[in-house]
Amino acid sequence: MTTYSPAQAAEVSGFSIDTLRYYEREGILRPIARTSGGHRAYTDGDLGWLDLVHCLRDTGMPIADLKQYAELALDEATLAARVALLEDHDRRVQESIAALRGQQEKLREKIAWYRSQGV
Amino acid sequence: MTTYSPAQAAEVSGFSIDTLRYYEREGILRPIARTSGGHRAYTDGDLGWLDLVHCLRDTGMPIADLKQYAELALDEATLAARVALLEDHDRRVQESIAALRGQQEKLREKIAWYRSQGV
DNA sequence: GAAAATCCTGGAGCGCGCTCCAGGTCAAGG
DNA sequence: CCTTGACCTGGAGCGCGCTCCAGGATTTTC
Repeated sequence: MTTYSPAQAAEVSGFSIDTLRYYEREGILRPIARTSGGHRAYTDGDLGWLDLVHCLRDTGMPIADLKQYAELALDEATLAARVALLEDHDRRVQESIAALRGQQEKLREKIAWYRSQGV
Repeated sequence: MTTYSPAQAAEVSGFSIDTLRYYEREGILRPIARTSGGHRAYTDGDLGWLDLVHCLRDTGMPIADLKQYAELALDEATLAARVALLEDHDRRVQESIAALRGQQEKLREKIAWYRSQGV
């Protein structure tokens, strides 16, 4: 089984080593396996999970929510509930995109107005 | 000339009274006119500016940038430069919308994958 | 003209999400 | 071996953007 050093995990996941440790402390990552000497050894499974975490963070999910989601993921039987949460999140993302576009539209109107004032 | 009390300005602008004071301290608002007793009296012009500020904040412009923009706006002769900055910002907004959509797409793929695993 | 509501200032505090540090342990190359 | 670099832990610190507070002045309402 392939494993990854902290530096490699950081490289692949796009999170800093400090952030990876922080996420583990916070319970967003389950405890990472260790070498005999106590160094972390990330698995492909960990990296897959981190990929989802990245996606959720980038779409604005707060750390606290991510933590709850991660706790839910400890129990295999909660798959349906987790999917439902992801779908809720997807709806919020959809809304925030819409809001952003609305504000962008407003911004463009303002720019157009300034332009009409003779730029 | 109509003026507005801090509470009214907050109501209309959608910022809290504390935030309005904070923006003024930071130089994002030019010094607001005062009544004889020292209370602030916001003008329609102030509210118009606040509307643009709201738009810029909602589209992710940092306070520091807003401050620079506001300083530029003190000089009437910089209209063209300001419009250029707004257009730069518009491009960044466009990019962030695209990024958000990309991540949303990825999220949806993950949801679809979970679904295929039997939910 | 008194009571209640609103506002003033300066500065401290806070929630979020990391990021950095000290002081030490572990691992890989020569 | 021994050096060099990566990693460990616990905890402090930070940047952002507000938000709240104390102690006091002003305005509004009745």
